[in-house]
Amino acid sequence: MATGRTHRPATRSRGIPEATVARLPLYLRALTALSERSVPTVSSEELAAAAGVNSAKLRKDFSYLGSYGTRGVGYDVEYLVYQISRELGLTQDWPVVIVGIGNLGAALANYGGFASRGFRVAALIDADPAMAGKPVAGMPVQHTDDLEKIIDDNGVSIGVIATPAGAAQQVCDRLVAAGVTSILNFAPTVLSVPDGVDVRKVDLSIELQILAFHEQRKAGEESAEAAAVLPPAARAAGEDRKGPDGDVPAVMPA
Amino acid sequence: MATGRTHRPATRSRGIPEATVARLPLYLRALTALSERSVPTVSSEELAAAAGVNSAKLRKDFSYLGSYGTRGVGYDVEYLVYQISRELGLTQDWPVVIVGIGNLGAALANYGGFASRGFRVAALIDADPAMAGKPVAGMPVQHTDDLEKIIDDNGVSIGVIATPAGAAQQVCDRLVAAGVTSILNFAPTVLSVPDGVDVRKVDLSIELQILAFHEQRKAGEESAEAAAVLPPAARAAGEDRKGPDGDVPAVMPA
DNA sequence: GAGTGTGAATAGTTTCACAGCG
DNA sequence: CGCTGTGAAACTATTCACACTC
Repeated sequence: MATGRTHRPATRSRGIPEATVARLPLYLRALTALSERSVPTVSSEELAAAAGVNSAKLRKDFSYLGSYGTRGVGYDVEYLVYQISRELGLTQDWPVVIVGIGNLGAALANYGGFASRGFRVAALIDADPAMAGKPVAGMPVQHTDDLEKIIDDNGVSIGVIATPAGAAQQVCDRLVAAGVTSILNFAPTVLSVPDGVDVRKVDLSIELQILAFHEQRKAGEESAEAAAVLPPAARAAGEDRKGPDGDVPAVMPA
Repeated sequence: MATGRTHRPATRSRGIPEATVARLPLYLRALTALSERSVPTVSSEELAAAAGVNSAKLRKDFSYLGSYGTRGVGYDVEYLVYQISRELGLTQDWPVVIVGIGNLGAALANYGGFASRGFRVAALIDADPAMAGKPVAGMPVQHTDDLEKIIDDNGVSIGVIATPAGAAQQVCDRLVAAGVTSILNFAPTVLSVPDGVDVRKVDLSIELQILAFHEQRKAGEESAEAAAVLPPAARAAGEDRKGPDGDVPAVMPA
């Protein structure tokens, strides 16, 4: 993913590792919860547990941001919330457009977590003329024709694509041409974008397939005990895995 | 405190690296598209382009599955579709339950990609008695009370959680107790599960925050040119980063 | 004493580049 | 030849373990 090439002077890169960036939101959420309970400080151990990582990783992650803790004590919750928010760019307002107001798009529009931290749904856009003007999540759906104007008027740099797969690339191209440089793609397609534009994807069926892979392994590996516990539907593909290549059951058409 | 072990390091994944597993669904999708166009063979270069990765990575990935290509020619599309499907466990049927039929849960239930490959929505479950019996995506919603029975009757081993954050852990615990060993979590919470249970999460606001991080960097790094192109809303946080620790602007809302 | 911050060790992933097969 | 398959190199990420500070 992240197609964008970010040139870095190589010497003294003040770069935060991507893996760390991906965990900052997790820490932030845990910290916010602590903050709401008025907890003043946390240790790396406690916070790590709340965020579902181990403490060494968390400390290493924080070390990239700076020395924000106190030895022997831990981290000041409010201070860390601020520092991470700032690092993530959440101290500013990010107007976002959602394109494709079907079931999923509407669900996203209604999702509260959106507005929670720095993000604001600036517009809902759909290609269906029948949708135009209809209110979704208290906001009128606008027609795709006005996409460019909407992006421009609202200073949008982040777009969410929730269209059918077939329309995604086209919508993506228009968003990018209109100035959007970050895209969150819910459509099951690979988007191609020019350098400098970031794309992240969320794909239900990919996630399920990854789970299925591991699920299959579980069923296969612990034959005895697992078989007893395993639900009936799992009883099916009972064959040697990883067979030495050679012949294949004639399952393929063609 | 359910300090339970979160996640399993995907330990002995039978040799195939986790990063590779995560890409197999991508290859499979690209291959399926080729298959539908009756393309008989592809080179690693072409397939890689279609899947949005580079060809060296793709070849390396496939090498973990076996030698399924032909030198000088490429890969047989149908054969690869079959091999990857089998590796992912998609040659069998995976009944899935969705718990939490709000906006998102309903959208997921309606999502076609579900049934496409090996997955079948076996039941929709919600805690709201008013929802019980109502049809969503042509299927009656069932009440949480019957969760265990539903899991058992249908031999479900994969559960999707689309409840509010507050209910997620509780639902998770019940799913696991009932025999579910893979969970796809859409609720913005860290779930803790016993060893042997896989959890994958999909989190809109985390993805947006990651995008915001990079977006902020873009705005900051190329000051001159970018500033001209950048939309107005991006004009905001302009301060020194990485200040030597000391004082903090009183920005936090308590 | 408690707990951070971080070099060093380890593990995992991507990329290179080319030998070798069809 | 063309293109796969793969060791080796390069890079990225995680974990260890302990010096250091409060």
